[in-house]
Amino acid sequence: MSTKNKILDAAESLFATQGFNGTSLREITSQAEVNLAAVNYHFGSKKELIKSVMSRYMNELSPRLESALVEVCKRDNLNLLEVFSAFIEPLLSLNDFKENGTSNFLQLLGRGYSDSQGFLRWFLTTQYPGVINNFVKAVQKAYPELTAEEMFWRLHFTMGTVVFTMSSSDALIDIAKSDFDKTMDIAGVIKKVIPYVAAGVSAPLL
Amino acid sequence: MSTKNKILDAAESLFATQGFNGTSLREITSQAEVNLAAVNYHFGSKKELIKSVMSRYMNELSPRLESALVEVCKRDNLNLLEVFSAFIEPLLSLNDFKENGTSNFLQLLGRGYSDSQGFLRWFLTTQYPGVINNFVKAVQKAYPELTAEEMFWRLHFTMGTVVFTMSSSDALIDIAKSDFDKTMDIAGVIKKVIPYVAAGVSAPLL
DNA sequence: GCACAGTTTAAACAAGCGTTTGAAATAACG
DNA sequence: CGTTATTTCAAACGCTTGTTTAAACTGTGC
Repeated sequence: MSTKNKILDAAESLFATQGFNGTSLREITSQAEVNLAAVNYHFGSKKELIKSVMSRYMNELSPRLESALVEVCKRDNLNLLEVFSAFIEPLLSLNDFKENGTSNFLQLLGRGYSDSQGFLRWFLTTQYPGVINNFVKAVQKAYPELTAEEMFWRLHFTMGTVVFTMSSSDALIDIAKSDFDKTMDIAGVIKKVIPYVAAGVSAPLL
Repeated sequence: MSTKNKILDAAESLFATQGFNGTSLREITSQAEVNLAAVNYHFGSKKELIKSVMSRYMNELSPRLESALVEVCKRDNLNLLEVFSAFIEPLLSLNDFKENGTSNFLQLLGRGYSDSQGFLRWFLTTQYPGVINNFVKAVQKAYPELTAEEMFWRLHFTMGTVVFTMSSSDALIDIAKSDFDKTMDIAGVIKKVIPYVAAGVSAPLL
């Protein structure tokens, strides 16, 4: 395993559980068992390391997500639950790509939107606009009465729901176990949140 | 204006816009025009300062919120849109309590859930359980078929929606202005998010 | 075997952080 | 006024952070 990949793996799991600002380069290089200076040698800076960790997942996920959305868009009588359900399989496929891939990626996404004053938000929306465009197209077909402005708001609410849920999913899974004796994993959380956001976006216009 | 209040005011606005970890005591005392050591003299530590900033709002808000929820609970044929709408007036009343009070408080709440590994979450849920209990009671009356477990998940999704939306509300308001030429304020955002979360929690059980 | 590029290493750097100190300034009170 | 008690202040402390340095090591091609 190359030094570069050792760093990426260690950074990924630490970033997911502690956030970007909450994880120091010394923690990362120590867990990766490489020298501290290796991060700046191979990636240039911490910011570039964060981008690299995210890109590794986005390059894997975004084509699958795009084709799943294109596919669902072909259906007749499309509803929003079907649109949002299109995310499930591509997301869960990240578990084949890497252990805990789905969970790690979604948590990273959550961190990216709360930590570091939103530079990751800019990075993702400018680097991977295809996913967003296809998603908007599908929502439009499933709910044509929704104005562009209302869709803007509701998609951001949805982003918030998912991102917040995933960045605190460990705590939520623990509570579900202790309070309701239900053993949950990240796939279970996704299946719980999909009907919620679908209903939210489907809400009648006032 | 006392030194203590100068610090609280400066800390409040800086925490709201930059987060807790993203704001240093030197920034706070510089904006408050007091000495750096004043924070530790008056509050003991940064952590205690954070608690004080939040308590100032919670002590103002929680009784209003509780009585609004008790009031709405008395209605017949209660639906979830009514339950969530009960939050609007108490939240907006924070603008009388302090300039930008509503916006600041909701953003602080958002920060509290993402920053600082959730110690604020613990603080709020243990210090102000009355609000949560009354809220759960109202939701239960409006949607009796909802199991305790499903309610747990959906209320956390709702928390995520609100918290994320509010911590990024400045950016969202800017986008709404530039993309749709709609001038928004925090009250407008609240009125957009209420139907969304009401529909989400109202989603049919699978 | 030598030279050269690529990589790893220990050490230091400069800057920022929250907190503590002890003396100076101010306020309160008999 | 004089004597406490409270509050302010500049300075420093100890620690952590991301980044840089320059020397040592590794491997590949000539």
